[in-house]
Amino acid sequence: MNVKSLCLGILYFQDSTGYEINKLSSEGRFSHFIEASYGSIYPALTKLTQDGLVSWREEQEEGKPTRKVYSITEQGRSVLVETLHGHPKEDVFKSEFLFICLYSQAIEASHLDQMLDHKIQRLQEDLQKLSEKEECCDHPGSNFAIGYGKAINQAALDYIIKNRRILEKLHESEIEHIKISD
Amino acid sequence: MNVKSLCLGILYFQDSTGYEINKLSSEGRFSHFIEASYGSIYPALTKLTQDGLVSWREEQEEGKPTRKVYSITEQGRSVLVETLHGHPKEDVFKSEFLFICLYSQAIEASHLDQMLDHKIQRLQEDLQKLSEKEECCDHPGSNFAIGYGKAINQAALDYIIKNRRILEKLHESEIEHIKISD
DNA sequence: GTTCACATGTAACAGGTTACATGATTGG
DNA sequence: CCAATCATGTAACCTGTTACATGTGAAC
Repeated sequence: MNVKSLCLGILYFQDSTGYEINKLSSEGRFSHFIEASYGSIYPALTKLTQDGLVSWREEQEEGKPTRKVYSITEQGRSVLVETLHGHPKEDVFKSEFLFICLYSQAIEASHLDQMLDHKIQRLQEDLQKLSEKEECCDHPGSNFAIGYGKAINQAALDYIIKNRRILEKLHESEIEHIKISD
Repeated sequence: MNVKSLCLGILYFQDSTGYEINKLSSEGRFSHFIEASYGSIYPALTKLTQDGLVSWREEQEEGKPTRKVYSITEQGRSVLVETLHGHPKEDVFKSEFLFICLYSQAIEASHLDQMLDHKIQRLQEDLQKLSEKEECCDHPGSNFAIGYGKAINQAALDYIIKNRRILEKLHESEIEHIKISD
């Protein structure tokens, strides 16, 4: 998923500025499975304009800077729909968290504990945010995606709570061992 | 998570060649939350050698090409352990699949159906592979990571099976609509 | 008067991937 | 003899991030 398709996808739903596209991708209903930053969004919009897939107009609201509001063109819509009909790339899941878990034996118990607590908290926050998004949106596609996000986050949360002892137990036995050798 | 840390992490467990590191990261117990390709692994190993974090020896088995077997050095171990004690970056989840789901209304019903079937199949395969890895490995950290992978994949699978109608229903109503207007 | 939210944009850099180049040995 | 597996490595490319540069108006 490249940034150009993301822009097209957001503009498919509503006219937006680059600034708003960034917000939607980092906080909105796209945020749990996609990301983009200004440095890629603005050049993408320029390119899409050149290719005739989007157009823009200037808008001036008093008390606010001039904004460039982008709209998707008919051509843009058909390009997006075409893209949508291709094979989706495999989902990407990268987790430094799990990488660190592999080495739980090499990490200080307090640090491991802190990391697990932090991860649990983060998952709870994410679940909370997803629930909020769910409430204010009755678009089926979005609700499916939000529900999916909730499902996997909930599963991760439950799993960690249930199984953190797998990692922590190692340290208990180490502590016992130290006690014995003392 | 950069490729250098990944190499260090794999070598922490066992001496390996670049070729084997690739296999472990794309098929082994690291594969469900990390990825790297030759083009990044070999340069990373060169750099790590320069920095004294790994060393290598040549090994010749008859009937096989000469291989460069890398080992982690003491310095490499402490650098890795230090890295492990930092704050892990947020997990990354990118899903072209969910992106496409947002636009289910704009997609042909047969294509959507096929995509969902394919995704279900893929999740089942991944779960199968994770179970196989689980059986041949009794390292707690790895089992925790594998269990985590299974938990979220299972949740995703269950969710799609239960909720695919959210997306597909749209098409049913469209079909009805067409019938009526016919 | 300073911080926050709005707003646009670029340039240097980082971090990777893909494709290429090369070559041995085994098994069907 | 051809495909697959083992094995190493480079170069061109792509894609995106970070940091920078700039500016307005509102709220505190």
